[in-house]
Amino acid sequence: MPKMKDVAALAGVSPATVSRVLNGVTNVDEALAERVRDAALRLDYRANGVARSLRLQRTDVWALIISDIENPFFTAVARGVEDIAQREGLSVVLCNTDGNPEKEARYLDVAEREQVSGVVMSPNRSGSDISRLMAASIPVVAVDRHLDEPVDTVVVDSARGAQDATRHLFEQGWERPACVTGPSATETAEQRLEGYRRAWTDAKRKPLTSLVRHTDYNAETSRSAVASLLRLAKPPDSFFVANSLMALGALEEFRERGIVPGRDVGLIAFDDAPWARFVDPPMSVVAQPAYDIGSRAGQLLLERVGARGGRRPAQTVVLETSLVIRASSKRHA
Amino acid sequence: MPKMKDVAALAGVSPATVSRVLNGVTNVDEALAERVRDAALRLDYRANGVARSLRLQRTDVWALIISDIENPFFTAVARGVEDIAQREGLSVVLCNTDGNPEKEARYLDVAEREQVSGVVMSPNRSGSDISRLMAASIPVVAVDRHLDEPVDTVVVDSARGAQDATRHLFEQGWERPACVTGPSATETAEQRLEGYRRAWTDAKRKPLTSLVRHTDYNAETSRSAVASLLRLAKPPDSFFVANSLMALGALEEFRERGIVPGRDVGLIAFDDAPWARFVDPPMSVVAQPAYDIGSRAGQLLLERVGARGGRRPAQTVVLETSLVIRASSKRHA
DNA sequence: TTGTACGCGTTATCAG
DNA sequence: CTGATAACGCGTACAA
Repeated sequence: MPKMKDVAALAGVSPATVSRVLNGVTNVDEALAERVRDAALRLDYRANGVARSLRLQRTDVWALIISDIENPFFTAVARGVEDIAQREGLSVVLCNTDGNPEKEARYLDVAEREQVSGVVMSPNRSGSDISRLMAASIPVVAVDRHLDEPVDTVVVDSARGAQDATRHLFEQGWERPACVTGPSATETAEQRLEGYRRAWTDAKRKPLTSLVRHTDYNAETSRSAVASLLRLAKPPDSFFVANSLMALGALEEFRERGIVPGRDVGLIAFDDAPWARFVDPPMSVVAQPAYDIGSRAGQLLLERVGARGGRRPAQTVVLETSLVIRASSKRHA
Repeated sequence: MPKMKDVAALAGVSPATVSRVLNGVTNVDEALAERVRDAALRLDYRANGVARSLRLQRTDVWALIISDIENPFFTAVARGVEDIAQREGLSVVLCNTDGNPEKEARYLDVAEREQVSGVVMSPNRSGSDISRLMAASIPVVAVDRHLDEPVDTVVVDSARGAQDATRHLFEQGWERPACVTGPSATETAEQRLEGYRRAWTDAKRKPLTSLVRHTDYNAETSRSAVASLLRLAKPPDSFFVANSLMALGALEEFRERGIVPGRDVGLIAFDDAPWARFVDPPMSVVAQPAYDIGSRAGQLLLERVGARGGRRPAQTVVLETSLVIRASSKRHA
């Protein structure tokens, strides 16, 4: 691999001049510059990013640490972050924690050691420790959930979305909507439950705790919860489910019992997964602006990297969800 | 941020000794070693990965360049690669090209500049150029499709999978299976078409070109293709679709026309997407061992990084698909 | 066994 | 405007 020295030799100039030409910072005599560019081209020279980073004490890389690469919500967030980064000529590397706190810690460690210039992360349930990142003054933006530390954060108004969804079920004429939400420890799960409860109150009814289940954010546990709800003496007639993977579990249980959403029961779930409109009947959802969450996070991170935004107090951006009514929540006569 | 010098000062030793202790390479007096570890702990010292990489001329990072982060097939591949890497203490960074050759070129560039120690990639349709990586002697493993250069490759026997799927349709009693496959330029699309054709020949019938469509690997274009097939004077009675996203398009078109898979038409698709068994009726698929593809690729890469495997000729690993019969392909009386 | 000194490849400072 | 030189933080050959 050719280095700057080689280019300099071929062009008959000093390495310093090569650096100046290639980075286009200072004015260099056009004749020399041309010679340098030509030499670089002929040698097919590429700057060594590692050496550059060491010298500059910074990297053109962001780390994006997400908890589940198989959740379409997070992949959409990733796209949003990526697009902002690309626009600035930055690379973003994706780290998948699988919701595993150890993996998360590992990647946080890597982010520090590799001196990334910024981190966007969706925190795990347990209190993620970003103190080292902060000590290294590497800016962090949280998405989906809050961190304990005061950092920029982008979330959606989950409670509001849940409330809208549940109200919609009531408006359709369903009378006993159940709520299958995430683990009690998670912020989003609690907010979605809270919104569900508010809708009951709005409907002048007292929320029934027997119709609420906490499960993991996956299909299997959700399915069990739905089954247990259906076994109730007075079962629910409709379901608000807190996530698209959980919705898959519900659908499976329904099918097995010959229950048809939009006819026998009502169903609405968080997240507009790609397949939501393709299942039969099409599933009503509370859509999160996942891409926007990512791009807003990217913008906030951008403001922090320069020396300028450093002193601005941390801010939280709250985006709105939107109700997408399809057939699964309708009540047919 | 504390550096090695600081740790050395606190422990009352030289930086060299700190390096030796922390990397556990040479024998160091246990008393000193203890002092060093203690000092490192108290300062919460982390080695600067950038400086380390510059000195060592290598990185503990792999780049995984995939063409579509929203395709469950590739996320599963990613998990496979990750697990192998983790086991070796390596980090893997994910780069999403969106099937965009420019993005791919960018990331290939980044991989070189940042001196990653290995690359796993799913090549784009157009000939991806990894010559620079090879010049820099950074090993590359291709997955899903071949590269022009002779590098280790992990693929599945697509033709065989397609043949199995189509034969299954015939065995169910369907007589005019259509084939909706990917862009003509792509290796996988051609192979799946080839397998489909072989099944016709096996059935002692001449494949009908009128029942074949090439579309992009997404839902929209696939839907149009299915629609056009259904408008035929003699339309197909069943469908073999080359990818899960395309299957979504087919499902949408069917629903709009009131056509029920597994009753009115037969349907089987490549890739066992997470939602495939949850749609109604559950969808029959040709499952690719995506996770295994990733982990095999990781293993091959591992063999290349040491000086040892360098001279072994490139090898191609071909994994088998498996037929998962659910309801969508059945023919009810 | 431990310390000193150099070099990895680049960019910024400072003379010229 | 250009060139020599130092420094980024670490690992290792060499000397002690």
